[in-house]
Amino acid sequence: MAGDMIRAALIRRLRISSAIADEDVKEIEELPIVVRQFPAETPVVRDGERATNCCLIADGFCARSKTIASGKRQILSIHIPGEIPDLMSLFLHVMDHDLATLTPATLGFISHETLQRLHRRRPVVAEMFWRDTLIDAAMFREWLVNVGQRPAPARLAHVMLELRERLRIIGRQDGNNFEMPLTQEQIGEALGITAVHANRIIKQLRQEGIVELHRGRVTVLDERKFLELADFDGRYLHQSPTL
Amino acid sequence: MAGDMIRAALIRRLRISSAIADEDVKEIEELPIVVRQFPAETPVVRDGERATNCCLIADGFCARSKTIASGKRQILSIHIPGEIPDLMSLFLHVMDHDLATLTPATLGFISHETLQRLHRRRPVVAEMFWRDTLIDAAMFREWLVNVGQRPAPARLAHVMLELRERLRIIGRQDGNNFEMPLTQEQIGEALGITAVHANRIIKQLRQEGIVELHRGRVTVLDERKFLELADFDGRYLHQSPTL
DNA sequence: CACCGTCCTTAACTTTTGTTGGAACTGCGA
DNA sequence: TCGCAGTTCCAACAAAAGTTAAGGACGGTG
Repeated sequence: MAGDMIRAALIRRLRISSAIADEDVKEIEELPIVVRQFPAETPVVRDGERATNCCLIADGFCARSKTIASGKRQILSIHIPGEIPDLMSLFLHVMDHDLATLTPATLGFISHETLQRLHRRRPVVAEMFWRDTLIDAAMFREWLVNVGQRPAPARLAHVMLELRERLRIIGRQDGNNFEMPLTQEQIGEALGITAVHANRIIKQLRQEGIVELHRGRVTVLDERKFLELADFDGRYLHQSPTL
Repeated sequence: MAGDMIRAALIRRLRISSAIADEDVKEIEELPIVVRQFPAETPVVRDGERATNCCLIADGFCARSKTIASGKRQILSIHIPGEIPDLMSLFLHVMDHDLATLTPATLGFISHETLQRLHRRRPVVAEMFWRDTLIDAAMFREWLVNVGQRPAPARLAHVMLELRERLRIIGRQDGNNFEMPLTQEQIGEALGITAVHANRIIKQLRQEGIVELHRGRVTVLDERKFLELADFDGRYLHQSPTL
């Protein structure tokens, strides 16, 4: 059953960032989940909507974004399998941003009610989810630094490296390349630059032999230069339960 | 006693964003707090440090920031009395950014242990604090949008308007002016621009008769133009317990 | 009161980024 | 197979923002 794979992905991820007891794992395994398929580029929850479920990514990529009055859009985060991008809706019921698929995706929905009950029963699980939302916030902070302070080429490298690191953790990165299924328009929206400028930078990094980006896949050409450019310190991902 | 004023400020703020029972208020009132005075521009907790306390602002302004390898600094948030800027350290023990005072400040420290115990005793209080950290994250999202997508003058207006709104909520805003105790250097760091450019923009807004900024105090000259420029929608502050 | 340091202010110049418009490429369905 | 729509890519020009350097205002202090 699809639900099982989903749960497994979630548990694996939680195990990495938090210590988790077998009893709690069992509770999570028994969570009722409604599975739905979504096409690419499809809204899951919209800014202003009142959410009653949280959404667990079983397969595919999602992104959160916010659109301002002028029509410009900022991508806030990119999400991969095993993550719950809208966990915040558990207590912030009215969405303050959009959540949409980037690629075709399999999503599992867990009702707020179910989660609340689980939290009352198992405070430790609640703390684990709380910690998860705190890591989410830590990533926003890093993105704010990225967009606010780094030159555009470094911004791109940083976002790429973060994504690679997260894919590595869930065992989805092998060799010198990994998935990044964003159009250049979307890359621009993630970096706070225009699509034209995103294109310029991608071209530049390719010409300098640092990274190649082709059809939603990143290939690292020169690991050393790549690391140096990205100025990446993964501490903010808080991937150690002891810390 | 100073601790009482501090607790009162915290409770007032929590009451605004969450529904809170009298019993829980009592618990919070009995929290042991260590009060300390800090001069202006003084670090409270540093990036990389392991925190064992959370810090409640009784009086004064604080800011969180992150410094990258090149030496550039991004201000992540500005904090006012009644807030707990480092609540995240409860579960993310190793700090991934700095917290420092902007002005002379009175801070109250509550140990993680105490908070954990309170949470076990009163899960509802834990949820309230959780919600608080989620609002914190919502503000990072809005800042990311601000820095990534808005032109510099709008960025400044938006940060000003957010601050005014938050000061209003704690009853610290009257008339057409309010405190914003940042140097132009710091304003630049908050907006992702240089100090020189921050100065240009401040001058421009003054010449256009929109806002005046003088010695850490903002005076709104034309409310309509100010609102229009800032493109501010306070929903992300989630200041209604029913939502 | 004079000195000092910090912050504010400005100008001139450079670099980065945005804008506009158009051409080439690609996958997909009629 | 053709054409369509969405990308990618690029060039020329405009605007925004960074850099450097320097003078002026201001508060505190000897």
